[in-house]
Amino acid sequence: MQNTYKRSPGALSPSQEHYLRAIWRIQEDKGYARVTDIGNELGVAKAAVSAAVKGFKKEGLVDHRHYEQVSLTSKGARHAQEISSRFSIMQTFLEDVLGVESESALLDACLLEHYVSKGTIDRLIDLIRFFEKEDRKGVLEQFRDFHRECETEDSCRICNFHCDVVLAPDELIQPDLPGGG
Amino acid sequence: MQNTYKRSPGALSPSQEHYLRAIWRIQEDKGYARVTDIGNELGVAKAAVSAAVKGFKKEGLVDHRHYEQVSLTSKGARHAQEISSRFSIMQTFLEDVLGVESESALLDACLLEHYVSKGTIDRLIDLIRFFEKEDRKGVLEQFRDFHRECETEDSCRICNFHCDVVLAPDELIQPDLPGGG
DNA sequence: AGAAAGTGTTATACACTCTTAACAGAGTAA
DNA sequence: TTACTCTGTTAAGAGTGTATAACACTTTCT
Repeated sequence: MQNTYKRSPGALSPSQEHYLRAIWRIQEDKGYARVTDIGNELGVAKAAVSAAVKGFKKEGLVDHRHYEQVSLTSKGARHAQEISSRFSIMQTFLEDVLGVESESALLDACLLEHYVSKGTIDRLIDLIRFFEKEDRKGVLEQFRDFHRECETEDSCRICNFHCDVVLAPDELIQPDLPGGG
Repeated sequence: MQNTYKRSPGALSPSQEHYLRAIWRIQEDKGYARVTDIGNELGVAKAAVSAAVKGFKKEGLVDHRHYEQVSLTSKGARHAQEISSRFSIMQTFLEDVLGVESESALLDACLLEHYVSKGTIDRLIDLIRFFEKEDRKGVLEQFRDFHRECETEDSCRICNFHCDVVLAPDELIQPDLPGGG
């Protein structure tokens, strides 16, 4: 029933989205990006950046001449902007609605951003806005209390249906397998 | 600042998680899984399954002898169970809280399940439970109304801060690039 | 100009996941 | 037993994304 993920042809890969977002961010900072900047930002080797940029150029997402700086075309910029806002919506949702701690929210958003559909993003925005309204702040407060309550219960009485399975030993979340071959 | 995702050594890859979840599901149905069943379930060739199973065997996640059926070890079953519940929590959240249409929720959950951290899952469970409580049903109803309202507005007055960017032309979501080479 | 340092590219290799095609084992029907 | 069919494995190769190392270009310093 649930098939393995197959990106629609022409869509950007998660890796490519990261590159574009990095270029966008650097460009915002200093007007243009260099291969080294991008590599540092993402923690990958220059060679990898070089290869990625080559692909982007072919797709018309960046302007780039050999040994020179990289800059987004308007098409590239539109993509980058879209990716960036998907990211920041995810981050805002995690932090402001769910109450996930800031650093975790950032990391999670960075992983999740690539896989959220338009429809879901749409609804996440609404949920953020919904809770942002003055008369709803109380509800969000209630949720925070609810969460704390649930968290401090040893037996997790409130939500034990799922907790049995999910909040089980840590080993389940960070499996103790030796490196994958 | 945000680095490319690097799976912690020994953690399962999204692909592996899909295999384990498939085996789990098939095993639940008929007691054991065969390579062909798994391939059909995930829409991949038998050869790919065979290779994956080999890896799982090496890690002690499945029992399997040449040309025979595959079954999860207790360690494999624990992993599979954890993955399955992560999946179903994601799905429940998307469908029951956000109100994403059932089929989309399933697809999204299938992609997102691999990247949600324990802490976030924890909070998603709480949010689901929170809205499940009788005295909170009204709030969820309000959210549904809020969403519909927002959706039908041409100018998206309520949430125009993000909508400018995110609910822009479809091209941004399904880029019109020629196939990636 | 010449040397040194910094930046970008290419070549090569590896890991992972998948495909197709050919082959091997097991079960079944004649 | 033989032949057919189903199931599983192996081999070879493609695509993506990465790394390291060597090389090319550019800039800066003297």
